[in-house]
Amino acid sequence: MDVTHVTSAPARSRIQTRTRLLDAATRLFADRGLHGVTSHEIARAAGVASGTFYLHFRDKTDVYRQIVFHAIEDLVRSVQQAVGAASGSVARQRARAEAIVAFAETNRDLIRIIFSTDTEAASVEADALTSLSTGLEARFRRERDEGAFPNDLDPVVCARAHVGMTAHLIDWWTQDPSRASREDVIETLVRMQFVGPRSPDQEQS
Amino acid sequence: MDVTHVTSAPARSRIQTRTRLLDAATRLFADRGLHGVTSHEIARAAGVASGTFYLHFRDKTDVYRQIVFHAIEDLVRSVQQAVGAASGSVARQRARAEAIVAFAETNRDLIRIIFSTDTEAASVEADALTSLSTGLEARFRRERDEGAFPNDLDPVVCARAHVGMTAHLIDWWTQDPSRASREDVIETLVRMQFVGPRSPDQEQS
Amino acid sequence: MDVTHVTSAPARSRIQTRTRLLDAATRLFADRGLHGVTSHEIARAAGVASGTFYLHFRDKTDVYRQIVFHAIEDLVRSVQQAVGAASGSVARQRARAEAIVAFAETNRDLIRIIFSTDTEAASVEADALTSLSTGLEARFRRERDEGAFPNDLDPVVCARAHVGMTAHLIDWWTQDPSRASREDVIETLVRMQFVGPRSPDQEQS
Amino acid sequence: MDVTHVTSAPARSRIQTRTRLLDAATRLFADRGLHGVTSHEIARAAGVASGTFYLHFRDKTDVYRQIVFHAIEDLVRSVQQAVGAASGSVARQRARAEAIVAFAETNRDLIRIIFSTDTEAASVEADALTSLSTGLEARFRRERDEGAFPNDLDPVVCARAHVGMTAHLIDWWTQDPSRASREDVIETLVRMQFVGPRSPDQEQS
DNA sequence: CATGAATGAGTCTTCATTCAT
DNA sequence: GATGAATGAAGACTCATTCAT
Repeated sequence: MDVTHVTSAPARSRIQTRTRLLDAATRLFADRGLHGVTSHEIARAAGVASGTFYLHFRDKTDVYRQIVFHAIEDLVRSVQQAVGAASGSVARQRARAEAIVAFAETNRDLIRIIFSTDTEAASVEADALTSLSTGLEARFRRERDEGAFPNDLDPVVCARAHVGMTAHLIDWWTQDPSRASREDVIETLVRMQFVGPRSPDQEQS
Repeated sequence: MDVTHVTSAPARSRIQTRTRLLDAATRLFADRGLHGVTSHEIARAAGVASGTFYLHFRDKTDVYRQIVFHAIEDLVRSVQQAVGAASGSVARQRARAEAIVAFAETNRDLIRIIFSTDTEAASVEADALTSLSTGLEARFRRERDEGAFPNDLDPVVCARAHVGMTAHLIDWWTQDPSRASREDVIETLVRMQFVGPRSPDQEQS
Repeated sequence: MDVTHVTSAPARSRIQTRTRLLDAATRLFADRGLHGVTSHEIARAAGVASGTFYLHFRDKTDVYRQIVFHAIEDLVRSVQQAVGAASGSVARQRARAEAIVAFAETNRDLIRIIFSTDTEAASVEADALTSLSTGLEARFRRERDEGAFPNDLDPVVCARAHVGMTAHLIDWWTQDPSRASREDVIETLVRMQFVGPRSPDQEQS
Repeated sequence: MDVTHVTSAPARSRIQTRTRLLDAATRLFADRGLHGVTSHEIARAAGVASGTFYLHFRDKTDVYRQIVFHAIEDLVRSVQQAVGAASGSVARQRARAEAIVAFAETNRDLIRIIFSTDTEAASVEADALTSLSTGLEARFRRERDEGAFPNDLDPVVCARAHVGMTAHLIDWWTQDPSRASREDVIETLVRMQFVGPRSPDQEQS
């Protein structure tokens, strides 16, 4: 009488149901954010009953958190693989940018979820950006030891700045990829750098 | 209509009430975001009845929008004044960073509201970051014409990247200023730059 | 700063203000009914402050009641004058119908207020129709004594039926006078009658 | 999807809840009109939680509309059955009146809801009286063709007049059946007719 | 495991009415 | 008398979550 199911769910395995819920949630969160989506909507979009949602997740924030953490793991792994295959500082820098952009292209929904800082989802996402930031910080320290990073700058602060830049740029571009070519995005990511103590003015004069 | 007073007594009280509401809203939004705050709470915090809120604002989003736009105006004005008083590209760059940091120090609440990208407040804040981005873009074009900016980079993309960096760094620092010294923040803002076509690697080798 | 007045009210007499309020209320009630109108709207439409309303009327129902009673008095007076000037039962019957229709034409707003039975305004309007009904009942008794009305019918019930018919027909017609010609309305009012004990069927066979 | 039961247990309970809500709403609307009743009250009277109301109806007007349409259907059906069983114009006229009165006796609440013209419920009830009026109009046309109805009267106007009369009389009587005997009500409904071009005066003189 | 009807606390918003100026 | 800002009690409606089947 009330056919709300996208697909009926007669004998689906627990894990399948869970996956369907995660997929539906990802799509919806990307479009409308944590608050803009109700648990009913997620269940309906996944083709299961409202109650089923709570058989798989503690609450709405729980799915959200899981999606975010999962996405970050994927992103980090992609980047690491790309970077590992490159040799030379410049090549690695470019490989990193390429990997991020490629990830954004294949996972628009995840990108939007990871990088849109919903205040109330902040408890979740602050962690997201923080974890990315922590990894970056380690890299900056390493580079500084190798002389490839200005040693009078604070790696923690620089990591935050860099993560903020990347997050916002990728988010902005993902919302509408026609805003800029993927090459321009990559080039910008690569070329924004922390310059040494000698100011560019002096160099250029 | 009322010759003796430029502003009548009720009108004065109206403005006072409005101000109290704006102040209370600013404080609350900064702490808990658009969704985390109810119109009742704002009214209570302002010391007025719930209904009074709707005498001054159409709805919650209305106050939010007004606060954001006002804050951005203030921030832009502060930065422009600071930059206007400086001469030389490097000095201006530093003045700019100083002004932003100083603004963040005096207006913690506003900073948090401007720079936290709440998904549903996006319609409001997208504009916020967009408007800042547009101004920055113009500057990059100007600098490019003067040879102070790489001419193979897209000013639009760079502006987005730069705004994202600044917003996130300032937001992160404002949340807990003990996380880094103000000097480190300024120095990072100044030293993160778009390097020329010659990569730093090549320069340093 | 907030020019809500249709006209400013510097030195208007008490009675003028009251009249403006009544006029505004009549117009608004006719359009949107007792519930569809707020006391603020009435005040604004009358060009006075919200508080002023309560200087002239106890509450919203009070104005409503006064308008209704006033209107009924007017209507009854009009009809009586018209009837008084006619001689002969048929002529009086027609004069009555003419007067009602004429009143509806000149006082659309009042008609709609008098004859639309808002359930919550029922306490007020039940009285309205009751008072009209009482007058009609007296007439029917008189006519019965003169042999012009079936003496096996209850004047009370007939009065109710007749008032209901008139009210609904006039209300319906007033809402859109193009629905029927005024002559058809009058003719119908005149020709709907309580027939004698001999049924029309018998007469016509 | 569920082979063993035609209606599953939850579906059965859903219908029960819906019925309870409709019953409660009918009772309350009859007493206090659309505006006089809150959705909370309906829910409480039905013995369910406030939110449950919105699981079954879009809003308050929705229940109201459903009740009205349902009631009209019932009324029309009752009258048609009664009329169908009678032969002869007079007998049918009387059967009609009897059926209406009988319906009013068994469905006091429905009668009050159908026939009380709440201004804001007008959108709903205008339709109600209009639909009744349309049916009556068809009958008048038929009678006119058979010579049983004055051919110089407009069936549309007469239908409105007749519906108004019936509605108001039945409503008035239903509110307090001791106001008149059912026989008097029926007799009045039967005897109020549209007389031919020859005026009664002339006939009686 | 899944279902989906039911729950009820929580929010927004309106508006009749008051009262200090 | 008039003003209009303020009041606060309602009321409509939503939605995360539970639980009997």
